[in-house]
Amino acid sequence: MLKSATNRIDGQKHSMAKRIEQALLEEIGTGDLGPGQRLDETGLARRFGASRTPVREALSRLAAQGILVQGEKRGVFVAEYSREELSQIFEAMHEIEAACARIASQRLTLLSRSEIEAAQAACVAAAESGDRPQYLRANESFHLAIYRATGNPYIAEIASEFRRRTGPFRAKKFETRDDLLASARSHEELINDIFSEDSATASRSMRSHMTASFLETLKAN
Amino acid sequence: MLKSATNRIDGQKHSMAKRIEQALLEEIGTGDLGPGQRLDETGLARRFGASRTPVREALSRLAAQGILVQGEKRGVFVAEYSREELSQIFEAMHEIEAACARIASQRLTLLSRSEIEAAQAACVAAAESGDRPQYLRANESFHLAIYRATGNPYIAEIASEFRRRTGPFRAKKFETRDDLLASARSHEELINDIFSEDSATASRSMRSHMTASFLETLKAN
DNA sequence: TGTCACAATTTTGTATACAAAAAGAAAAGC
DNA sequence: GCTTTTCTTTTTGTATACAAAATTGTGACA
Repeated sequence: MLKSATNRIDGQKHSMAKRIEQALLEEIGTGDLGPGQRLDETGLARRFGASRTPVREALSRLAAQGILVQGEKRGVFVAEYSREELSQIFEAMHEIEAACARIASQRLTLLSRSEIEAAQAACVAAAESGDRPQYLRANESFHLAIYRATGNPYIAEIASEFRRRTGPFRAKKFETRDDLLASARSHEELINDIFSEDSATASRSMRSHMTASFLETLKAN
Repeated sequence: MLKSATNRIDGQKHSMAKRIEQALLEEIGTGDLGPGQRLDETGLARRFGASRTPVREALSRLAAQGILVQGEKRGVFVAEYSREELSQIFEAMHEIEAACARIASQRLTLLSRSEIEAAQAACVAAAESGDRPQYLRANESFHLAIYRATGNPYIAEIASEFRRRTGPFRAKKFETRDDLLASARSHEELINDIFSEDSATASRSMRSHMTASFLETLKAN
């Protein structure tokens, strides 16, 4: 086994630990790793061709962000939430997202407008071709673009964190091509309301978007 | 050196890594470890009588929470923010804390009322005796009690996280006994407005509390 | 004096080893 | 049959070793 600190045999720029963290995040985001699934250190180490040390670091960091939970029984698990907990998480997201929409609408620049539009275009394209993984990524970019438009990386980070945490649950509601198209369409309204630069409208619109998203998520879980 | 997984020679219930994390959090919260200060793995390992492994885990988790930053230059540092960044962080806190106050005022129970009152009593006591470290803890408890009163652990966690991040900066504004007394007094208004169970008033009151806190923090840094 | 090269040192990331704890399985008792 | 007890296996937490990278120090040379 290589002992190189930064194993670059496959052209990655990050350390092994960061790469594992990213890879797990991706798999959790797409729902490949579902809620409640157990992650065993040795298995992951073997899978990534690394030792337990970097795996451990990745798991520990993901647990610190609430994406994984450890220690309830034995092992580390993808966080699994009851309906009650899910409802609380969405309430929290509700608040953050509404704040993001409000602030974004107040600080909108030409750049952030075009970023949001570009992300939305990608959403529509992915939805029309029915490419689920691509849509998931595009949808993520769309919301990230709104967060970034606040000009406040700290709020943006919190919002992203909640998005990552709820990823595996939200992922389940995107099954058919129509699900993707419906989601993409619901973005349009939101965009209009944020671009209106009326912060109250923007905030209200995001709240209604989030409520709808929550209800669909509940149905799918 | 002992190889025991859970070194309990000094009657601690947690693993070494968690203990180190807690200890560092405490030192950062009180300002003993100031912003920008470097934390070297080997040194900490020696200090805690452990190896680099658990130190590394603690640092990594604290970094994942944004309390430490790593990799800018060499080493891990207590996060240090410019005025611009501090202002953005406080803007984010502003939103979260206002949401907390609003929700708390809507869901107030007898239990959470009494928890808030008890914490405030401890604040007043510590302020009057001019016990700075004790006041810092009591103040923390006071705000945590408000967060808990939302009944939503996820919002509460985000709010706590911001509180921890800004801890070393806010700590600097508590120097004299009068600082402590002034802070304790400002809690009274806030309590009244939250206990009024009018959510708009509660939210507005928290915003003004946060604005004041921000201005004082800026002055002290 | 400044700057470039290169050697010495420190710091990081990872691998591996191992002991304690926990979980699971098998055996003994009632 | 159902508990309890003891033995085995797995899993965790930590220590230690080591190589690659980064930093610092040092001296040659212009």
